[in-house]
Amino acid sequence: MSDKISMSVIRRLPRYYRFLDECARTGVVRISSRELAERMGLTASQIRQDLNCFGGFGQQGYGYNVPSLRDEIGRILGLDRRCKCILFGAGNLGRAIAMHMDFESKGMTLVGIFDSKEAYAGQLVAGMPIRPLSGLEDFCAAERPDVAVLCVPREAADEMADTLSALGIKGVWNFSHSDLAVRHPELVVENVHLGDSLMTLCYKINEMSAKGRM
Amino acid sequence: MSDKISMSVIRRLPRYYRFLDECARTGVVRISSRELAERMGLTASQIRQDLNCFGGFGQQGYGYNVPSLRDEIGRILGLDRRCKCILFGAGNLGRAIAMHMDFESKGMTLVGIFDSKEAYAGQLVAGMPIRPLSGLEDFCAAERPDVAVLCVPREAADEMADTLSALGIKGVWNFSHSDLAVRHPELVVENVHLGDSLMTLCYKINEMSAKGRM
DNA sequence: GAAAGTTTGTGAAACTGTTGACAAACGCCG
DNA sequence: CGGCGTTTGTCAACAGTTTCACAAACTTTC
Repeated sequence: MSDKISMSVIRRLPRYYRFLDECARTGVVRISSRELAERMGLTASQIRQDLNCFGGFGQQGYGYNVPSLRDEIGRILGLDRRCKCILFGAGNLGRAIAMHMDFESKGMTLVGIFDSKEAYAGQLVAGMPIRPLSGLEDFCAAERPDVAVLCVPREAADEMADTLSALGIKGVWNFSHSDLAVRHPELVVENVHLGDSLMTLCYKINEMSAKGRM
Repeated sequence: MSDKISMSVIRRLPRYYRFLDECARTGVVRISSRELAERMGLTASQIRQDLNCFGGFGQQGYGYNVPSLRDEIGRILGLDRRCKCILFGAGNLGRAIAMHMDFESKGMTLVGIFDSKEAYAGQLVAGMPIRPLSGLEDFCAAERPDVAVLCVPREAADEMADTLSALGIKGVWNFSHSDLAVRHPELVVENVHLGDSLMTLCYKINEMSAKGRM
């Protein structure tokens, strides 16, 4: 059990969680690090090392209990606490995320959707009315959200970040092309740069083709 | 200049590219690794190290030429080649990606949208008709797409992977919850697990709050 | 209930990635 | 056109991550 957990370990936890949840659903109650490793394409060593950062959840000669390990990882990630989110930007992406993403199973609750476009105001998305930005301050005073989901253009995101921290927002799930973390060290930022991911795929494809030609 | 480039380097390239493109747009023609580092929240050393994997693009006493460095990185990523994509799943997320994502600027061209739901067939998304799966084989024979974007449920993704490689697909941009890479080593897979990203944010928020209480 | 077979937890070794330091090369100014 | 200041490319040191190896602890079987 270590005191300082590295981000590389944390980033693997959601995948373990997903996998164990899937196993638990299909009735598996027991799994060894070796089997888990095989099925996830990792080494058994790494899994044991990762889990041991948080304590000994396994038992020698037996392995790990699937549902209880899943729940432990869920607790480590904080999925059992509730954290309130508000979403900005009710364009295609914002709507898709509001409707598609299961916030509840990830420790979050979506409590409001905002868009600067007045024409959207009142439209229902995921059973929630789109609100105009004019109501943001009062809303935050009443609901005290912790996290903002940013599905807005870069310029809007840059402007918004100051407002958000002033309103008590602690974290941002950032889909905008802005690199918020550099100018806002006070915010916890998790970036999702889909464009970067697509460019990386482009590289991998071309690299593979290049190998094929050699 | 090295022979084997690591993924950590590759994953930073799209961000350099975005940043340099932004600079170029605002008329900046010259930048030093020190300034780039400051503005991107990295070390100058890392930037120089990264770029030197591919060759000496800079000049001592001067720095880097912004547009030409951007173009070099674009070439390394393969953004100048065209790679054909087909998208599966015209639900909220699939539509958002089809409409929202600028494939062209990332070395890709979206050439077709498919959905198993017959009722969708013919609807226009991003100026393209949604096609039924029955037409997939003929379509691939004619268009020869390289990459599939998977915005379908896990079960559908699992089933689909075999079909796809049989039809000549080399890479997958995977938004489904399936971990395709393990069972399909012949495919180049780039995963986007939004749920994992949200869980990671949940952890960071809770960790920060915990620190605050100490 | 003891022996055989598993499997964890863990410290150390090997590997990978990042940062620091500096010589060599170049731009800029007088 | 020569000297000064700047900045790269690069090698070496450092830090972090992953893998290996094995004793200790448990389960299972007979």
